Amino acid sequence: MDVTKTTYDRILEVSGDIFYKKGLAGARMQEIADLAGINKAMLHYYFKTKEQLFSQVFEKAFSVFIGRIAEVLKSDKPLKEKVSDYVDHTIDSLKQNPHITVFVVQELNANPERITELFAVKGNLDFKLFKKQVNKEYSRKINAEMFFTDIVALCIYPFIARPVFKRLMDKDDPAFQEWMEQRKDWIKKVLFQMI
Amino acid sequence: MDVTKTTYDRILEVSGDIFYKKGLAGARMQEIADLAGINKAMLHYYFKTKEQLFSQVFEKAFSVFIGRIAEVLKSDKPLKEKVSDYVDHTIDSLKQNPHITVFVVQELNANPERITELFAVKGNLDFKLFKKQVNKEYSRKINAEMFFTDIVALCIYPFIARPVFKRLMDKDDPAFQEWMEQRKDWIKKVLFQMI
DNA sequence: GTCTATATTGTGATAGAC
DNA sequence: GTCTATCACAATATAGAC
Repeated sequence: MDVTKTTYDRILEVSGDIFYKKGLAGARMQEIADLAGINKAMLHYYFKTKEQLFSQVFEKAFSVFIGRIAEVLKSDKPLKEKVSDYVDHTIDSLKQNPHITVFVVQELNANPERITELFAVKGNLDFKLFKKQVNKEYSRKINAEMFFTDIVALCIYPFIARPVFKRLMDKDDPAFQEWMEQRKDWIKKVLFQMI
Repeated sequence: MDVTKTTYDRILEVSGDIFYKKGLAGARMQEIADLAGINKAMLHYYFKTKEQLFSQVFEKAFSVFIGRIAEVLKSDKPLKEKVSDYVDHTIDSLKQNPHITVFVVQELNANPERITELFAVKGNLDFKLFKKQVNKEYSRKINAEMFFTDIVALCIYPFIARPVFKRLMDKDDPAFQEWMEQRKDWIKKVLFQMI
């Protein structure tokens, strides 16, 4: 337990660990309190309700998830550079925190209303701009929606199905990490040969 | 409520709907009973515990998920044909039941031990065979592990992030279904240009 | 801010009549 | 097989002393 951090920060940190793995319904306030080195009463002192604590954790996680996408959609770099940045940043970020993928996706399915809420707040997510750029730079040779989906899928899916891949390809954690590092270049090769 | 089916079957059916969306911890026996048109006592009469009911639902879902993969890995068709079959069957199947993706993946992350259990039962999942075939037909031109990951990712990920895509690309349910239908050919094009 | 003790509610599961 | 009533416990949340 890191005593240099405030109790508040420690709660948020360990809450992530718990919620990522168990979701809102599966998480236990007791377990969070234990991990944070406090008791339940203290926990409720900092965060009135479980739902409230969860919201904070979720919004932060969702930002990570959607933040990279927003960057790709917005920036005015040439397409290839954008794609390359997205692949590198996304994989680097998810290597630190693989569970975040399933967490966000699970919560979005259990509670699809949240997405409207969050898009409204985070905003700045405009797919039409990306579409225009693709059509402009590559004169309608490729379908922007499909291409965009490919970019995201190739990067994120391995983290989502990580237990299956680890088992199927007989990789432990360090091997998986290294494999994802190599996958960056593979993904770029796949994507770039399409444009 | 379909009276031609047995109570047992109805329970399994509605349990799927609930568990898929809410997971093991989030599901309520009361809600399942209501949807099945019975009461909680009846539900426990057919399935002693929630965990037991869940296991049945999960194993069935996991079979759908891993079944297609097993086929691809095992069959002795030429690679292109295998891939084409996998894409068509997987997307057809997930169009019927998009929630199953997140469900399986969530449970596998919350409870990774389950995967060993299930691989043991379902067995017949040998990646090495696929690897050999790829190397044989395409003389080591491509990385079998990466290629395999791409196949699965391109098909499954859109269903996993469905709420986000629907929102981002402004598609309602029928539009999403139609879009996934078109995506079959797109995915094959992407994959085939790699080999 | 931190604790112990307790209130309160929700939920899985069972007893037992019909 | 089906129901009503109820148990037993787990988990969120709060009261109130220090």
